[in-house]
Amino acid sequence: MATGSGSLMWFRKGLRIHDNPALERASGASSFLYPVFVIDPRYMAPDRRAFSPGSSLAGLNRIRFLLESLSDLDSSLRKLGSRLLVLKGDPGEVLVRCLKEWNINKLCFEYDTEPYYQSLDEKLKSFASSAGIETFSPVSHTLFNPADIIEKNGGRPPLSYQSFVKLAGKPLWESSTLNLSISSLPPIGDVGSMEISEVPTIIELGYSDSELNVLQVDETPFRGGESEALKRLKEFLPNKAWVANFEKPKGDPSAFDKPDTTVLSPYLKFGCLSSGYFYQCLNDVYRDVKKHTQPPVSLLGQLLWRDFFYTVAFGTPNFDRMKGNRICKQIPWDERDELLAAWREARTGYPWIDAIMVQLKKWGWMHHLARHCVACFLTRGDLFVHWEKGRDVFERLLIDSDWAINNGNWLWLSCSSFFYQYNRIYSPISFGKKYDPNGNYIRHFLPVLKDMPKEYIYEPWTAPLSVQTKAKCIIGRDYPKTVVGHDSASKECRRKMGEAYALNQRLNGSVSEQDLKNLRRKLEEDRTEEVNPRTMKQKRI
DNA sequence: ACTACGTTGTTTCC
DNA sequence: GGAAACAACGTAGT
Repeated sequence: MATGSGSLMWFRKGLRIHDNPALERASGASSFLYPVFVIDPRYMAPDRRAFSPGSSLAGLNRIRFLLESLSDLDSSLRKLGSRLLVLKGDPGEVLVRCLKEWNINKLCFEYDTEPYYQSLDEKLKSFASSAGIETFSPVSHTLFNPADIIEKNGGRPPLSYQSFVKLAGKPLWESSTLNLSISSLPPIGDVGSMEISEVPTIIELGYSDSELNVLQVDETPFRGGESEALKRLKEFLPNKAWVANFEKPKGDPSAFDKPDTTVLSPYLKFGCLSSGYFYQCLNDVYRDVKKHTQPPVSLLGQLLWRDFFYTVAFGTPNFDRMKGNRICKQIPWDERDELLAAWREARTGYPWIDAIMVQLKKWGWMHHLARHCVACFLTRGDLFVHWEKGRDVFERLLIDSDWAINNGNWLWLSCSSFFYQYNRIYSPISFGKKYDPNGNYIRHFLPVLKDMPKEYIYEPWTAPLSVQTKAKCIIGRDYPKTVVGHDSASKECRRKMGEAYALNQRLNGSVSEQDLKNLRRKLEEDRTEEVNPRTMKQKRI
C-alpha cells in the first residue's frame, strides 16, 4: 500500500487535460495520482442481438471514437509522467474496490447531470464519505450549472431558448484564465491486486473482423481525442470571417467533402474539448471583428443550445419518455415496425432520406438539418412512428449522441415539446434539392443511384423505365419503391397531429393510456370513412 | 380575449 | 435571393 496522500481521478466524459478542474484538483498536493477509466461491458462489450454492430448501448462507431479518445488521453498523461489506468467491470463496484485497495483520500470526477451518473455518483459519494474520503465533483462539462439556472427560474427549467439565454447571462468565469495545460503529474502509486490494462483495441473488446468490416472504419472521417479536437478547433478559428458570419440555418446539409459546420459535437460530447475553452476562443474572435452573428444562429449560440438542453433535461423527470413527461405532448404514435425498419435501414424509397441514414450508419454524424429531415420524416411528417424509436436509433449510431441533446431534439422535431408548428413539414424531395440540385450527396451515399439523371434523382420512381434501365437502377428491384406517398402521408400526419393536440388541450395535459387508445380508434375510423364512403353512410344511419 | 413571440417549412412569383 | 401567401401551432404575458 502506498503511503502519503493519494488521489483518484475518475474519467467518464471530460476526456482531456486542458481546462479540467477535477484533474487539476486531483493532481494538486498529492503524493500519488491514479487516473482511472472503467470499461463498462454494458457500454463496450459486443451485444449480437443489437441491430447494428456494437454493444447493448452504443454502436461500434462511437465505441471506436471513445477508444481513440482514451488512447489520446493516455498518451497525454504519459507525457506528464503518468498514464491511464484502464479497469473493467461495473463502474460502481470497480471504483469502490479501487478506493478500498489504494490509499485514496481524494476522489475527483466531473459532475454529470445524466440520470445514470446521478444515481451512480450519489452511491459513490456516500461510500467515500463514510470511508473518510474527500470528493470533488465540479461542473465542467457545460458552460453553466443547470441547477443554478433552474433555481434562478423558480425551480423549473426555462422552456424556450430566449428565456434560457436571459436567465443564463454570462458565465462567471467568462474573462478568467482557464488552466489550459499541466506541466507534470504526481506518479502512480502501487496498484495492488487490481487488474490494470492498456487502452484496448476494438478486437480486444471482443469484436470480430466481420463486424469491423460492416463498420468500414476507413469511411468514418472523424477520429476521437483531445488532440484531434484542438486541431479541428485551430483549423477554423483563424478564419475569422467564417466564425463571425456563421449562421446555423444557412448551413448546407448536403456538404460532405467539407462539412458545413465545425463537427466539434462528438468532441464536446466526450469532453475532448472544453465547452468553456471553446466559448472563450469564440469570444476572442468576436472581439476582433466589426460585427458577428448572434445566438441562436451564431456559433456561440450553438454552445448555448447545448446548455439549454442540458438544463431542461436535468430539470424534467422522465425527459427521455413520452409517458410521465410533463413537457411532452401525448400523441398516439403508430407502432409499425416495418416502417421503422425501412427508415433505419435506409430503404424508405426517398433518396434524400435514405442517403442521410446511410451517412448516419457509416459516419455516425450528419449535418443538423439532415437530422431534422429524417426525424421529421419518421415522426410527424410522414411515418408517424414514435419519436422514442428514432431516438434509440440515433442514440446508438451517432458518435456525438448526447442524452440531453438527442432527447431534446427528438422532442422538438416530433412537435412533442418546445416546437409546435406541426404544419411545417420538411419535404423529403424539395428540401435537399434546394442545396444540392445535382444530387451529389445522394450519389455519394447511395451509389446505386449514381447514374440517375438529376431530373429524377430526388424522385427516381417518376423516371421512365428507359431512363431507369440506362441508369442501371430499376425502382422496385435495385432501389426500393417509396414506403408511403409523401403528399397523402404528410396530410394524414397533419390531421392526426391536429386531433392529438386538441385532445391534449381538452384534457389539459393529463392524457391517459385509454384516451390515446380511443383517439387511435377514432383516427382509424375517420380514415376508413375517407377511403370508403359506404362505411360513412352506414355509420350515419 | 387578445397579442407577441418562438432555432431552421413549402410553394409561387418576381 | 427575396417576398408573399399558405395555414396556423402553443405559451406567456397582459
